[in-house]
Amino acid sequence: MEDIFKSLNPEQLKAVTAPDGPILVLAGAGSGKTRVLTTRIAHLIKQREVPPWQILSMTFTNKAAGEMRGRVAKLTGENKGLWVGTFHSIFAKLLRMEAQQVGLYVNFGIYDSDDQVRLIKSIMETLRVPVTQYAPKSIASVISKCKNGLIPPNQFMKSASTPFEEIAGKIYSAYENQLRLNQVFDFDDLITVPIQIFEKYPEILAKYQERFQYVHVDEYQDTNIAQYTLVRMLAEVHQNLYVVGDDDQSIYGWRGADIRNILDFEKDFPNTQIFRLEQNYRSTKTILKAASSVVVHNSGRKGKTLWTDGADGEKIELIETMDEREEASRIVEKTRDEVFKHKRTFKDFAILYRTSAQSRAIEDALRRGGMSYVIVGGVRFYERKEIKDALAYLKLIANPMDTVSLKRIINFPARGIGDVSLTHVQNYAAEQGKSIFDSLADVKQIPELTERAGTAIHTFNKMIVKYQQLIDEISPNELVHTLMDECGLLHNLKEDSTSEGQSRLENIREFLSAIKEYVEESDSPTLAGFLEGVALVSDVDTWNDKTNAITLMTLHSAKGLEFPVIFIPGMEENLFPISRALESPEQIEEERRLFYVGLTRAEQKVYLLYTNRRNTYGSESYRLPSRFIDEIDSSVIERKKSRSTTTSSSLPSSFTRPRISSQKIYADAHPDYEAFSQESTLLRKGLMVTHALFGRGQITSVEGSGKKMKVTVQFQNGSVKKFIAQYAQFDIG
DNA sequence: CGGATTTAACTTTTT
DNA sequence: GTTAAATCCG
Repeated sequence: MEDIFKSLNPEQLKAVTAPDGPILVLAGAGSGKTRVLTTRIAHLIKQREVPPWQILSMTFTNKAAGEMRGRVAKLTGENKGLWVGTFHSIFAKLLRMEAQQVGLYVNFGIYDSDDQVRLIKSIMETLRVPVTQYAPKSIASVISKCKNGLIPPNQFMKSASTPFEEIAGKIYSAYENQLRLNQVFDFDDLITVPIQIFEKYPEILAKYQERFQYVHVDEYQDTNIAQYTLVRMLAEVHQNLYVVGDDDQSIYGWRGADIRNILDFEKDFPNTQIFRLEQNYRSTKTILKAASSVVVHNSGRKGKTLWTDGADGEKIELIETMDEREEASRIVEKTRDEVFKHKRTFKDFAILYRTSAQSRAIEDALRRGGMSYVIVGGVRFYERKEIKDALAYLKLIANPMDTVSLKRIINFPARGIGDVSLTHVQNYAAEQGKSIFDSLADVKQIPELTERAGTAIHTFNKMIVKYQQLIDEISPNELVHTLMDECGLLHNLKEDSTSEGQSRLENIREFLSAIKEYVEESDSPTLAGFLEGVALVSDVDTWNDKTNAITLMTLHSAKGLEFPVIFIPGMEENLFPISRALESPEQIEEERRLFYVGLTRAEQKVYLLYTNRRNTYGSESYRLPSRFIDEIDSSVIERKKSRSTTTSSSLPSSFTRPRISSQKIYADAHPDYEAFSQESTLLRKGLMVTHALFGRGQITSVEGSGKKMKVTVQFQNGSVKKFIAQYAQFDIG
């Protein structure tokens, strides 16, 4: 166990040891925010002798929660009963504990955004609203905004002023009914339903108010009205609410986060003690100056000035390029420079972009350069089609009322139950007031069904019922393995010999091992437990900083992380700030805060890149540099002219020039071998080369020539690798 | 009904 | 340039 106050600065110490009551810690980027929060909790347990089970601490990501749990445990040792988790997981747990008492279904399922949209679509069908008229997605976002703002369907319908809002209100109302009938909650429900329960059953609220005498919230600037309400309810009696946040890092307004929660904290909680953490331990003076010169353009800030004892550091480098391919290869080139000049390794770098679509060009360049990278985000594992299919089987077995899952898989893989047959069953279900699943058992009562469809439905029903009975008999692991086999999903993918099919099969296998892992690690593994875990994980949660690879992710997922070197490509108007944010000054300010978050991820060096021309799905567009670039204090930014700046090594400049390497790739599409074949002759047996990933080595053999030329290299670390000369990138020497 | 082929829609960010 | 939905054909 460590001395819990070890190396805290005076402000941090004051914040940690503050007396009871509402406390707001305004903590700038890199100022030791998580440290203060974890030390505070340890202080309560060790020095104020608060029992751990009276302490609740909420974060927004599982990763942050895990980190906090680990750090507190390190400081306190045993701390049984301490509740640390994401808002969603904590209240999902609470709902499971209280569901029965308030007449809700205990084994409720959780709908993610994809399930949500499917449900909305099917509601639109029954309401005869064409999906071409209003996008189900935009309806979903309206509904989510309502829920986050605690506006129930009837209230929303009353205030509806446009045809769109009227329809959305009707759908919202039907959507809520359907969720209850399906015995599921969506993400927003995990926050709003506990509020409803607390309002309706004061004795339940009182129980938790008594239990959680100390409530903590991390990243408080990201809370929405619903989360705020819930936190306020819990902390109302004891007033021991400890929140940590940074208004300059509020980047989730689009998800309902209300920046007023942090700006008005003092008003909402009288006698609030405020602490400001302004000493930054992460970045250079230069980076902090750049970040603060950007964010001062925002109005309505709490106002804070970050400072550091650290070095001035290098200037921010601004790089202009021709197109996104050059942009990507400049990143590769700069990475290589950094590796050589500053002895960095791949895990020191992160490339942060505004939209996931930007990753493609960069990935291509990194692969070409032989640099290992990991992507965080994009299509999340549990959102892949094949995984969602597999999950739908499990969800249906765990909860037969889940019609969205039922519809998803009743005919996948194809088993002869088409739209027509399903509609007959649905009509029957509606007439009888039964659920769709229960109606499956009544095929004989539905005369419209053909014999073939009837048999198929019967078989399907029997299979699901069988597994429902097996739930408590065999382990989830065993159940899923047999099920995947029997339902035909595995078979279906094994037949598919395309590379896409193979990768889907791989994903299913990974999914199976995830279940196995869950069963092995959990004390009391259940199917419902597994499904809940799956619904509430994000990608950043699984990112690990031990792998030696360059990290690629969106600026949003980067919050809370830090890297020695940061690249931010796509510094262009309409991309960053993104075009849709141009509508209102508030949204521009949020984009600016996002830029601030990006800059402050860096410890030592920031590269900003923009391009004059960019391909966005198909067509080309010409671009202007982002307004944010001009907002950076000119004393800390260095504009590098395109090209001519390459000074990476003493070898013929053509060899590392990215332009050449993109031409090489072009060579595939538009044969023009001259350029590279000349270069490739530079590679010969006995030559010493350096590869960004494998280090120094000697070429031991050269086979073929031109496009097909291959070289074998014996590296000093002992490994021997063979490269296609065209794609490999070496420095000579 | 199922599978194959064509078409359209898409890109903001996520628990 | 990808993926889901719509359409067509056997």
